[in-house]
Amino acid sequence: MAYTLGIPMDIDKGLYSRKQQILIAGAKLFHKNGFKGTTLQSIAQEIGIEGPSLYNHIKSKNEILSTLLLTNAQEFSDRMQEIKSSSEKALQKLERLISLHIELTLKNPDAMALMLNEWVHLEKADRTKYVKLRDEYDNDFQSILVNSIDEGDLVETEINLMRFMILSSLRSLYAWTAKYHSFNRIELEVSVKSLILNGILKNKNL
Amino acid sequence: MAYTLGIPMDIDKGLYSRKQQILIAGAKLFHKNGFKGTTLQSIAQEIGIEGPSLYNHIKSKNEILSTLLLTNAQEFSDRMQEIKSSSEKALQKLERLISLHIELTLKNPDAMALMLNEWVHLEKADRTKYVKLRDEYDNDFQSILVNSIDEGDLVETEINLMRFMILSSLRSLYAWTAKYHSFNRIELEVSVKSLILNGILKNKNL
DNA sequence: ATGCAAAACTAATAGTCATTAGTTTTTAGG
DNA sequence: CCTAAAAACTAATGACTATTAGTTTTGCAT
Repeated sequence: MAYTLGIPMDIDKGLYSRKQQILIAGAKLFHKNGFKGTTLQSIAQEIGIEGPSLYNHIKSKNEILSTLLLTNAQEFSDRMQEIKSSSEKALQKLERLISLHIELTLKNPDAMALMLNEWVHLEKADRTKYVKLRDEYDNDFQSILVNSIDEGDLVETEINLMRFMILSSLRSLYAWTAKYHSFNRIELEVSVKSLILNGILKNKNL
Repeated sequence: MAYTLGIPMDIDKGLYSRKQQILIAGAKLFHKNGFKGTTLQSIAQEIGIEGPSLYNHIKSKNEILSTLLLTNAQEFSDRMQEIKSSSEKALQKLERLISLHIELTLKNPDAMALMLNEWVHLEKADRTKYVKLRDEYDNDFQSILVNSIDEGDLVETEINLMRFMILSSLRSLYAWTAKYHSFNRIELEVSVKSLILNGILKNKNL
């Protein structure tokens, strides 16, 4: 069974389930207008039904946001575990993490946009869960950077700043892909890795 | 006369004017809860008055956001003009731009956060103005990168991606400074410039 | 002191939604 | 076909909140 956004897709008909349509429309509109700036009526309209009809498929407006954010945060977390536990050099793990961000960004740009800001509108329990997943991810990311420094591959800069700048770039990529969809994934990976690893200077002063 | 957020400060008393207090509180709460997630009552409470009393100082809730965003966008624009018209090498201009972002981020982290997302809640005329300032800034930024490539100082990557990744990092710095305020401006400038210019690899393959 | 303008307060108003209730239509299996 | 469940619709409800109206308080200039 194929999954997207944590919801099964009805393969036989090649169609998205109603619930999935709601999640896709919700992600699009939350991204465009913000969670609080989006009405259920507008989400319903996007998929051709009336506002209250949504309640045949969802429990609340908040559930839409929560599903989008937690599903994706969980996927980042799961993939991080997989990468962490591999036996590669830390530098290779870092490259795989960059690829991961690009992969998920291309698959789901709207949800990536939400992950930056709209989590503040989650209800307490969900927000706690989300922030925990994110903090753990960031910690794991940083550990990999530290290992790579110890292995002699990365420069010794203030480690929090290094992590912060890398993740900021990667987490903003959704805005890039929205404008320049001509790029294919491989090209993008090569360019992004080079910019992060080598910087932009042509002649390094060694 | 000293200005902050475009509003004069009453130097004699060493106090912020009521309007300035409102802007500062608004920036803080818009950052924390989003524009739509912030009530006028909560802004008023932050400075110790009742919600409707705000209207002795402002025209509308939207005016608060608009002032914050346009004042800061204008400052970026003005400072860009100054840097553009200097006679330095493009690479030096780029370094000055990095310093500019750091300076304004440290001065006004909440407003920087708003500039990323909350502009979608501006009313049409203001939104148009804001987006124009921002697009012009981005274009100018990119021109400087192009010049620097032409001058042989920067690598030839996809130029839009290069600009995009640099600006993403710089525009997210507000989140860094909120957590690690121990860093002083100079240290931060040195580290950020090095990460952008040289990347994170220790041994470059030339 | 005193009076006026600025600034604050309390009490309405009015619009906007999320959500619920109650009903009708659609759909799929027998 | 027929029927029961799923899914849609229309019409409330009830909270919330920006903004306005009208009144009182504050603080400064004379």
